[in-house]
Amino acid sequence: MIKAIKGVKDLLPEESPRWRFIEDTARQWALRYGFQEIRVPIFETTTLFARSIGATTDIVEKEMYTFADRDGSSLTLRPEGTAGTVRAFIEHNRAADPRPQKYCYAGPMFRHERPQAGRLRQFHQFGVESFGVSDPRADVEVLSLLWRFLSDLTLPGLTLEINNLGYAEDRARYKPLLVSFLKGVESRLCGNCQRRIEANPLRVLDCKVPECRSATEDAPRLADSLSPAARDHFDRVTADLQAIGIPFHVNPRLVRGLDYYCLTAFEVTCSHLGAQNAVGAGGRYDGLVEQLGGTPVPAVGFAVGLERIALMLPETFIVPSIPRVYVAAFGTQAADVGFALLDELRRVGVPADMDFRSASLKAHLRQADRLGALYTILLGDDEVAKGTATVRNMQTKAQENVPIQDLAAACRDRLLDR
RNA sequence: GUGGGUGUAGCUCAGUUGGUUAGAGCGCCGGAUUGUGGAUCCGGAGGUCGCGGGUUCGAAACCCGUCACUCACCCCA
Repeated sequence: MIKAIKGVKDLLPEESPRWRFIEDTARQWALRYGFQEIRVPIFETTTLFARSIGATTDIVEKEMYTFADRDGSSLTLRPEGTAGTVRAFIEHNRAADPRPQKYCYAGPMFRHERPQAGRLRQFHQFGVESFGVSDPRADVEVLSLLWRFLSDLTLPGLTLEINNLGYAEDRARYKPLLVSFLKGVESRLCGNCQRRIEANPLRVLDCKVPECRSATEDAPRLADSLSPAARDHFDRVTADLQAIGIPFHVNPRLVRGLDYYCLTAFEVTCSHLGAQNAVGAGGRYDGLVEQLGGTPVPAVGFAVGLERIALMLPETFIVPSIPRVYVAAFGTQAADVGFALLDELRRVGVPADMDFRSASLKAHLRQADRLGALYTILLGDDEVAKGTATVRNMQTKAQENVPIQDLAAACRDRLLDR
């Protein structure tokens, strides 16, 4: 048996209404905020991701699905959505458009990791990117959209954490201070963090190991190295969040894994989600457009993991789309008449179905019941001879004879009445 | 890449210190009702016990290997 490859999942018809609900809700909220959908390719040239995400990040170093095209050029399945969106923004010179460039997207992303709860090799994200506005209200707008959307889904146990990463120069000033401190306490750090001192010192502050926490208790704080402009930006973000009533915690240890973030960084976590508890995250990335060859354009955005949302979503709203009329045609002539009737029903807009395997009326009715049909049209050779069929209401069991030529219109009218 | 757990019917799972023909519930098909669904009763179909070796008179069970799934580390959405 050929099986799906590791870390990918089939979404069976029973679950797809949940997903449609999540995606529709996300898109509605984004449109309400003035974001418009952009669809970009799921594969790009490898250097795009290496240059945007950061060449030394785990994603780029060991998690990308990279392969050679026929001409030998290196392509990569996108591990996240921002890089492709920024590339499209630059390529189509969207910076020249005076209107706000606010985009949203949804689709599959690919990372070669060991799968576990809430983490797959092909997973799905919904995200937004807001280009061109350095005003802190753009950060707050994005945060607000994220928070309102997740709250609308009534996901339990959500927490929003934010931090100020400052500008690249601020971090460049801070890093040596931190590194020299960490070297002083190196023996108290876990093995991972000892390696992080060189590779990604900021990440040490976000380590979950308690010993690392206490060892870094007195570490120099990034906040103390921030420029006045960076502080002012963050102060206005937090003030505006408070003004519109969005709850948040400032977490000075919060560090994002991607290199391009600056100033505002944030993460929404959920308490009932296992080890992978980040539902969504994002931040400001003012340098990225320029870094990828565009003119300097400030930007801010977020992405949420749809699998993780689906894991948390209460199962209350399920609205499966089911056929409303079942055609139970049995007998030699009636089978042909019924098949034509089925087609006519569909043409006039009536959701209709029939199981061609069923031969007896009993078997047809059983299928009608299973499919949740509101009405079943009973059509045997006797009915065909008389030119009428029996319409059975599956809830009340009331039956009525209707001329076959009037059936499609009659069914349409009945369904519209409801 | 590292570690733990689990692989038995379509699904959820039993299966005793190794012992006859591998079971249950749900689901499925049929009958009771020769043209009327759900409920009930009766009957039936459905299994390479993940795969490959080994031990044994005898293996679903024990041993070795392997694969898959899963949870966790790492990292991240």
